[in-house]
Amino acid sequence: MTQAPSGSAASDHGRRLSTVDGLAQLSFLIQRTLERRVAEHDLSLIQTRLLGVLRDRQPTMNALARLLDLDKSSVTGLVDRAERRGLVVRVPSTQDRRSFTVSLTPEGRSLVTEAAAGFEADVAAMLDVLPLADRDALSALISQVLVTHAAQHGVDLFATD
Amino acid sequence: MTQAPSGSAASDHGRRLSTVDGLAQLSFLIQRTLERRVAEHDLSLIQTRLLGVLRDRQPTMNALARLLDLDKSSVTGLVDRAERRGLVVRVPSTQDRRSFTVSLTPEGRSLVTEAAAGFEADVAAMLDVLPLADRDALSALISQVLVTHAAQHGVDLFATD
DNA sequence: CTACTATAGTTCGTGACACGTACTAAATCA
DNA sequence: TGATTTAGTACGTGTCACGAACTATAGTAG
Repeated sequence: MTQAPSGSAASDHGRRLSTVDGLAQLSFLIQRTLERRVAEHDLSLIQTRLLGVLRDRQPTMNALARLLDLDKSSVTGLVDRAERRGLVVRVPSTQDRRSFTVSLTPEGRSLVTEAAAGFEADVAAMLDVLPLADRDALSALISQVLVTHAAQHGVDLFATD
Repeated sequence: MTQAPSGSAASDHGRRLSTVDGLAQLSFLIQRTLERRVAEHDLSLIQTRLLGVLRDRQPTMNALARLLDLDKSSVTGLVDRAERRGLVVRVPSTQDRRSFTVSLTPEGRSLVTEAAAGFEADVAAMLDVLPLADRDALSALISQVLVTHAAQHGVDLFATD
């Protein structure tokens, strides 16, 4: 299963992977697809995650660290590099003089929007092999897994702080 | 969609993600799950991929670079560090005096086996929310996507060199 | 067979990235 | 008010990925 990225299973058309193997392989495939797509815009995966998070919120550095599950000092570096590229700005917080909120610049926003569109097209192409009904079924199953996992882990889905 | 890791959608039970969003979120969740699990064994994702590839083959360094889609010099570093930890060994090739094959040590093999078992349990737990029939359906759909993608990209699934 | 070209793997330099520690200024608590 | 906690940064360190340069080896062409 952790050999998944190298294509070690599914040797026959119609041959079925174990569910865990399949999920692992699919996740590596999706990640790789995303990685390649965003690399065209000189973005790494973590930078992409940063820009993605900032699409609909302006968190403090501290909140960013929590959202991205990174150490504070790592976020400093990440935001520094994005700021250097003109993709984000730090705005002094109105609530705490020690604190900054982080926002996308128009350039950052258009960059992530463009990359996202490309990635969506990539994945949609991958799913073209499935009939519409199967795509819907896949979507429903995945949503169920994700929703349950989020609920079990107390994820606050709309935190903006 | 690239904000997926932060849990930006699926605000209601029963609410459905778009397929692309769901896939992206699921892939990040699986990756994160794997990353955490292997970190318990002081392994990074890329080291895990290396050990995973070596479970059933002994490639040359060059072949490793191709399998892992990395630059030659990156593979040198990766194998150096794994060798330093006693997880792999370089064996002079019998076919080319410039070349080495790379093999797992018993320690490396047991480490990756243990990590894999943990990860499988993690994912299986995640899928417990689905009835058995739905798990089978998910597995079938994923397999179809993967098999088709592999076929379209000329993946040689069992290369050993 | 010889000269030329290509290649395996390594070294080196560089930048990105993640962590932990230490620090200062600001905020909070007792 | 003094003590404690916290936001964010600087710094050191290790991992990781890339590209350029290099040497010894292999392959090719004449």
